[in-house]
Amino acid sequence: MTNAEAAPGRPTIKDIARVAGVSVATVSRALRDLPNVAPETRSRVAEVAAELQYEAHPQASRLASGRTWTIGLVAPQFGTWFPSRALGGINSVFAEAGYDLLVSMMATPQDRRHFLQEAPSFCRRVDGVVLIDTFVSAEGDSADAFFDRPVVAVGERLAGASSITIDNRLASRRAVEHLIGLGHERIGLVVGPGLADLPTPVSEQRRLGYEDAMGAAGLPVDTRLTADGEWTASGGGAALRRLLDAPSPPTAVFCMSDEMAFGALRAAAGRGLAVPGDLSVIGFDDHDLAAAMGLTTMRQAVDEMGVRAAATVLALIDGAEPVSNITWDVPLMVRETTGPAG
Amino acid sequence: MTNAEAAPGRPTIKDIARVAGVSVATVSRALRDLPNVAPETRSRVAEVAAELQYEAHPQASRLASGRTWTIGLVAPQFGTWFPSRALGGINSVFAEAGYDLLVSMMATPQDRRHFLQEAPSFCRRVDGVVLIDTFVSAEGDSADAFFDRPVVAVGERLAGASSITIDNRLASRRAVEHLIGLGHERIGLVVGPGLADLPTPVSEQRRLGYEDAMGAAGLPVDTRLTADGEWTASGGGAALRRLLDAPSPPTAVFCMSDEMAFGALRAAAGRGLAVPGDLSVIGFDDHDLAAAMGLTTMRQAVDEMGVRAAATVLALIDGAEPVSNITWDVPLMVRETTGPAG
DNA sequence: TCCCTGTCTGTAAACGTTTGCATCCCTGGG
DNA sequence: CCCAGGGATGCAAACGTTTACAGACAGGGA
Repeated sequence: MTNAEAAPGRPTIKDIARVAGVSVATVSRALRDLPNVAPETRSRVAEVAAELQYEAHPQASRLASGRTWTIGLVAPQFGTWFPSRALGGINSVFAEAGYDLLVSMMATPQDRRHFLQEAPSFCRRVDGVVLIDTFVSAEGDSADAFFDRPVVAVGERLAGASSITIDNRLASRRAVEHLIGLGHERIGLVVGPGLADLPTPVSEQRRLGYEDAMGAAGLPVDTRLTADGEWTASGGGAALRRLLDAPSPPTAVFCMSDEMAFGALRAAAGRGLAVPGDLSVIGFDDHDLAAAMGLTTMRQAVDEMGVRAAATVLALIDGAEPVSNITWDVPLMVRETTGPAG
Repeated sequence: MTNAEAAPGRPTIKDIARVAGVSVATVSRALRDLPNVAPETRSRVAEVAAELQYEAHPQASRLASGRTWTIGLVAPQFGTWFPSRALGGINSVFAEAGYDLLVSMMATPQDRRHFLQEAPSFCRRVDGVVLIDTFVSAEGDSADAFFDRPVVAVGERLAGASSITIDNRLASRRAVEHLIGLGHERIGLVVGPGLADLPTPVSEQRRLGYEDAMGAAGLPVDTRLTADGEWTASGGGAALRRLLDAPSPPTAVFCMSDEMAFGALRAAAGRGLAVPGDLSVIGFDDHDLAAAMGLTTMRQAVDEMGVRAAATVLALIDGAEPVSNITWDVPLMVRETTGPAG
């Protein structure tokens, strides 16, 4: 009954060893292309393994080697455009490199607390971590406080980790400068609020960029030209309507996200305003639908950033690379929703 | 040197056993709430474990028990709305149940071939699989041919697996009936093509639904009222323009996806048509932006379906449930892009 | 008194790899 | 002819759990 012949389950390394007439150690070395295996031995082992359709038991090999061949991906939520878009790019890189991808979401503040607490345990299941828009840095610590694995953060700078970020302030300034260059002087700002549960400085930075541009052009910053769009399309629409109802409404608006811009576009149409004839609108992100909607926007190349993040964490794991900070370019995509003032 | 006191790494079950003064077997049983552990022993073990911050080594426990506490999630690509939206719902269920989520993408035909080939190997790393819109059934086989784990398929029916699907044909019929009910007779159809690399019957089914409705109302099916929108917003826009250029253009269009409908909406505005005054538009999906855009559409409750799929695969793993097929409801969401003909 | 049953605990054998170390053999240099 | 060195291989000990099995002990019924 203990006869190996009798068990028709998946073959183990022992089966390969027996059939190939070598020891399990040799099989292990041969299959992993380690040195000190005679060429003919190697090929014989490979042959047998192929014939029996052998594949190493993942858990066993992970236990013995300590390598999990898995990367952890953490994001606040995947329903939204940004992280799920990044996921696409990231996944392809890891698949290519033979890594599995373990995803973890921290949608609510509880999730967030829970994850941060469980981070050490999470680390044991992965060889490296990529953080998307998680703002762990806001906890006041360096990456080492939470992770004992290589980490790369997308969207924030985090001590002890590599990062891929954009310069939100500068990009926003460029957006507003585009409007100013078209002759606009009363420029509205549709903001996304700083979220209570997610300590991101993004909103603040983008506002500063707006003020930078206005200030540099000698234009006044009128707080009555700012409205909260709640990071959503419907919120953006409502925000624009409020701005339009003001005593002297803007001739152009900068929306901190494309989604809000979409809402604004619809609200403008609802008010019978021509875009860009009566009102110019510029967004931020280059959302999937932005091109089709003709929306002028600042392109945040999420998929490219994701790919780069994936490659970086791989390099970190191989110990090939020191921690680095990359600032990704945010080009202006001029389309059809911005035009000359007046 | 072999002194356990000297190693400050993470504690193992042996450490707990030593400190608590019991055997490792007892520790293992106590921590997993197995029966036959004396209450005071159990609490002492729990105490020690908490104090030393012990957590079982995942790989070791997986090797020994065979349970991976991981669910595999497969989708054609995560950049798009449907699967990434589903991911949100799915993730929360699994997180709650203590499962990790391993994602795998099959974006290209090669990915697809590769995945199907590697499926047995994939299975060894997970306790269950949820398939989103992967159309494995098109390979002509049952789930057992690829997976030896519980499987639930979202968006397709698959022999040997549970499934959560919608009735594409019926839902499309309802969409068109809504237009007919408003008095429309020339109703355009913006289709998404059947993809060469992804053998989905979705497009076909939705077309049949359109024809069902037209036929039942005694309206002719005019192939000149059908245009290909390529499942994208810009494609949808182009498609609508082609329909509008026809000799006798439609007064309403049914778009097989909201994204195409968004493009159509913009194209209509570009032509100076009022919606729904001059043209009614109905979509399919209830995309995130649909509500904000006021788009009338058929709601495909992706997140709910994802949650249900997750719960189902969990039940399957626990052996509590037989394979089942659920057809999810697709309610009509009447908003502002459809109105009376004329 | 004896046996049986049931609860609690420990011993040790899996689980299927990887890897440090020893061994063997062969080759080339002195 | 001897010895050093290095390549190829095998042995066996990890890796850190789970779990089958056996033993100890207590209590209850005959």
